[in-house]
Amino acid sequence: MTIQGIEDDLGWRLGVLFRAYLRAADAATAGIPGDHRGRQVLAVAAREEPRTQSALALRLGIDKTVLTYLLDALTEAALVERQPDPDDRRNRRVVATARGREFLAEADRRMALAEDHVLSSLGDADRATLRALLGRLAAGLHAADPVDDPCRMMMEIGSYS
Amino acid sequence: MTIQGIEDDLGWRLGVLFRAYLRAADAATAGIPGDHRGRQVLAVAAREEPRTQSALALRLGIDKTVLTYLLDALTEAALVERQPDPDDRRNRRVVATARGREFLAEADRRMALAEDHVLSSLGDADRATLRALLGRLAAGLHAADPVDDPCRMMMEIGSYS
DNA sequence: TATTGTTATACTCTATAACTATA
DNA sequence: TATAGTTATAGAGTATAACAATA
Repeated sequence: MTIQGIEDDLGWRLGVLFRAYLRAADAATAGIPGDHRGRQVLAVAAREEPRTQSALALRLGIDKTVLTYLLDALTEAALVERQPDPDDRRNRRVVATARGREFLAEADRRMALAEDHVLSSLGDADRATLRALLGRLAAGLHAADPVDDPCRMMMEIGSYS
Repeated sequence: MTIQGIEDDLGWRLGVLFRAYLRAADAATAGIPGDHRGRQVLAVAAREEPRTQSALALRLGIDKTVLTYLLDALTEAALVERQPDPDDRRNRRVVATARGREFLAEADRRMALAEDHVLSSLGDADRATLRALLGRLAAGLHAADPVDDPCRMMMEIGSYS
């Protein structure tokens, strides 16, 4: 049996990749309020027009209170607007402004370069494979997310000696 | 052109996966000081016996000051020891105790279950493919990490309008 | 003077709960 | 009463810098 180093650890690999992605993404989105998360909010606002902020937050996997701050900053920069919902005035619909869509297009262009940088170890075919596998995983996990309970998952395993 | 949703975004996929992994990993390592990061420290201590704490921190991609706290907790639980280096008394060699190795074996068993849970959307072949691709990516990124400068990478791209 | 590791401090991020306005 | 969103507060996590010991 081979003595395995930490680089064989799935968590280590994910951590290295995720940190590198965050750094590249934040560099690529510098100038957009909220950096990479601001861009994600902008992208959902522009492409999906969620009916409520809660729906937007759930979609991105962030807290609704965090979203408030991000939206404040994006609104101040005139990249998105909070529009009242005539059907239910408790709701705010988040829509991207024309300026927001321009920023998003530019951000997408820069993000493509950032992703190229992060994935530079892989050829085109492997990149496509990785994206597909990550897509399947994320889709399954995100669907299970709200009900997901790792404590229950681990309940019958027992404790450390 | 298809309107793409946020689930097509690489960052969103990575974020969903990484958050799910962290939750599962922390549940699997509950009882080990520092949770999933404590286990990583323990794993490196047991399998690589790094010569200095700085080397250990660099290997895990965490700050040396954070490592101090993690080692304090792991030491108090008698899972690792800080041994003075006779060759250079500034250094501390971190080694796992027998008890630490027992905890690590148990943690590995539970981590395998946690990973099964996170990867449950994929079959065995796809899991192996994913692990291999992540391994290549992380190896490349970790090697480049110390010198990596995303600001320089983005320098010639320009700014938002 | 440079380096290892520790400590202290401050800053960011996140989570919790309280509050408003609508329903 | 219940929900959408906001605000305020506290907690955890992280980074910065100052410090002690050794080289």
